[in-house]
Amino acid sequence: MPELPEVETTRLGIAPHLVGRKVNRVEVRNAKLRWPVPGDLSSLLVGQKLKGIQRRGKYLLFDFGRGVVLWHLGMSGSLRILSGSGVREPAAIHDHIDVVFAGKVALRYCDPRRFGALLWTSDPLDQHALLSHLGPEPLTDDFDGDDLFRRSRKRKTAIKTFIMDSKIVVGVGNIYANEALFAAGIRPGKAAASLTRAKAERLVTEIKLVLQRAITQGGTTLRDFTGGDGKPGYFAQQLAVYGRGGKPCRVCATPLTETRLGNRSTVYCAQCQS
DNA sequence: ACGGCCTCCTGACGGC
DNA sequence: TGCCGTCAGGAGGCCG
Repeated sequence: MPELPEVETTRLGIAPHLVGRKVNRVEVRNAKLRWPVPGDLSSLLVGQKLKGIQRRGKYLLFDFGRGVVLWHLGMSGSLRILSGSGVREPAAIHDHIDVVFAGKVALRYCDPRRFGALLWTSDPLDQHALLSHLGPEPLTDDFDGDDLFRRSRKRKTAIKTFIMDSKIVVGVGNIYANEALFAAGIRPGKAAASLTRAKAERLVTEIKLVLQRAITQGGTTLRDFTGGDGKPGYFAQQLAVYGRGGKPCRVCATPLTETRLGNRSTVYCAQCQS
């Protein structure tokens, strides 16, 4: 489900309800996620105060001082707030984890496909195996055209696959890769190494723009994404190419081409992108 | 080091 | 109605 804008929307939606509160109770109904949920999660968290929630790529980082919960939503995961009497709402079939805080507030995790993960670490985050190799955050100055241009030299892989590689830049998933390439006028299948410096600059600009716009709109809701407060995202109606194969290009009306790249659905305009 | 492919899992949908 | 194949917003891991 979530790419960077949806994860960021989730973070912004849940943090005000949770930060500063102590954990009262943890309920893990199904520990079988991508990796097993730590068996001692309850003893690690109960009584601890949540100091803040940060994000690195698509990982949410819950800072409890003595350690950090790394929470990844995978393909179909979502987090939402239960409050007041809602804390007693019965868990649905795919509601695998509740973290119940003081003050009648709970965080509930739903993940039908269970590709998500919840891990605990008390080591420095930049040394964690899942985080240490990650590329720059796309919305910071660490990610710029010069960086993308240099790193794409001699890379034969398709530019779309390249920008979806978390070692190159984090947070760009299939929706926003398609959208950014359309906005930059670049065909998804072009070799990364064939980008000119100017096109690399343009692509970086468009990646930043599309992600920022999507965050402003509360993310993209395709089926059931909500931002932690139950509200859907409104970016889906602004998608130019993703999910629009065969439909007319919004710029030139040419029917959009749909193909597969790296086994991921890929849509582009043969007229506008070269 | 790189590129391509597989895998984990459930659910929705289209075709027969 | 049901069965089967395909596809879905991720990304680590393996193989050549």
